Amino acid sequence: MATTDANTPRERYRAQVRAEITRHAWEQIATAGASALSLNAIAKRMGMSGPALYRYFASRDDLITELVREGYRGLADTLDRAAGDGAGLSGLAHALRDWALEDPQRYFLVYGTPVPGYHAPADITAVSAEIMTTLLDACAALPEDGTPGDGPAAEALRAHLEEHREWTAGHPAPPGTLHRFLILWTRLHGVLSLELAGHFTGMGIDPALLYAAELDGVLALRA
Amino acid sequence: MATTDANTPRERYRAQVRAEITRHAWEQIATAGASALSLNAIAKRMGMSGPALYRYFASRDDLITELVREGYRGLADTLDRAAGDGAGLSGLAHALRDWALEDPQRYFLVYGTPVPGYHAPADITAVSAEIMTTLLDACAALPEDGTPGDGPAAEALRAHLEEHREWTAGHPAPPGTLHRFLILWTRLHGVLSLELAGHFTGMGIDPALLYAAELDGVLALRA
DNA sequence: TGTACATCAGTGAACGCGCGTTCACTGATGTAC
DNA sequence: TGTACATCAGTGAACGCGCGTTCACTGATGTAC
Repeated sequence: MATTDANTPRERYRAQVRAEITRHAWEQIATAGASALSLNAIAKRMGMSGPALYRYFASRDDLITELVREGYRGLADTLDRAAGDGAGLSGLAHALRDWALEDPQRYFLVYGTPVPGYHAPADITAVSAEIMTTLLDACAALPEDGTPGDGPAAEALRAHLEEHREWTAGHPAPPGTLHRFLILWTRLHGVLSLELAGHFTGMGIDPALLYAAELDGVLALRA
Repeated sequence: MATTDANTPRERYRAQVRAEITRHAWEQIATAGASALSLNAIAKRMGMSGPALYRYFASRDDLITELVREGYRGLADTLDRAAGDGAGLSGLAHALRDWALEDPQRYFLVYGTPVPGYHAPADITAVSAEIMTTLLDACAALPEDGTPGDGPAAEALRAHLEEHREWTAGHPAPPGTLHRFLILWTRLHGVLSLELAGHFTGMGIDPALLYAAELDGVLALRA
């Protein structure tokens, strides 16, 4: 009936093989980084010939795009699940950290060094927005709090956010909430990405404590 | 006299060509990312044959390591210069941002996605520590402030820092200063890296304002 | 100042490699009557 | 239930490519007497 009927045995088989390909791709990325990803190497590990993979992905770039999609989708699901558990912002933050530590290269595929000139397709951008929205909603659920931070810079930012409230379609948020969301996101990413890149190991500091302290700081902002 | 006398014409010539090679390498990285760096492509652009570059770099990895070294060294010098200008932490932070925006891929070569299994040679680690020290000293120059942040997480972090004060050899710092340095570093990196990766463009927010607000927040901590 | 020798930058040919990708094909799986 | 046909997964050979890297060499630059 539909052009892609997922219930015919052939389609189920296709989906299985596709999943196995991406599984091997993730393994390869985890051990050698995304730039080392090779279709032939994956095929060899699966006991297939190289060209066979072209039944499942049109090109190497296609496979990488699918991995990026899986990355975003996986994080979005993880956060949605945490939000559903009712653990609040704190639960979301720890789910984020756990997800990142589970596979650092996967995190970097989503939030790491960009490839100049690469533009993610629209459906991936949409999932990215979904992630932001989940975090933003959790911020909105906190007791309303006026403004995080004083001074001219915070003022200017608040004025700016007042004008750009509309970017989350259907989720109008007061500038204070937007601000809180932004500093939550950037601060957690700051600690997390430096931790995953190993920049703390040299100085023997436990990033988990710093992460927790930053999270507490955002939660306690004039609450 | 010395094994490498930089004053003989031949040595000066060598240094020039080496510099020209790295210049072209940076161009290539800026436009296509570090993983696309190719010795042959660089040679072609310089109007030389490929093997000629082996007079100057033992291998491709050697060249990349040199670029990483230049990255760290350049940032260290930039921050030292800013510190010398007496502009304080605020000046350092803006020098950091300007340096990053000047060449995003260069910033990512230093603080971006790590290559699994790669370990920087000791001299690069030393320059990294130099950068941290410059920032730390600027934090120490601020009025002493007790502790940034309350709550159990901040307490735990402070206790942890109390034990790990020694990591900056010769620069003993009270836990409050260390804490301030850490949040300065991670928060600025958080905003900066997401900005450079283009994660703000989709939502039309000006990262410069957020960066300035975060900087102000760190400066104003119980000061 | 001039000649003899050593150093070394750069060339061009060649190596092996693994890559992405195409193509014509075989054989198994599913569909229609 | 059985036969005829269509679909499609996977193979193996082949393509061209650009890569890093080696090697024996030429010719220019510098050094020693």
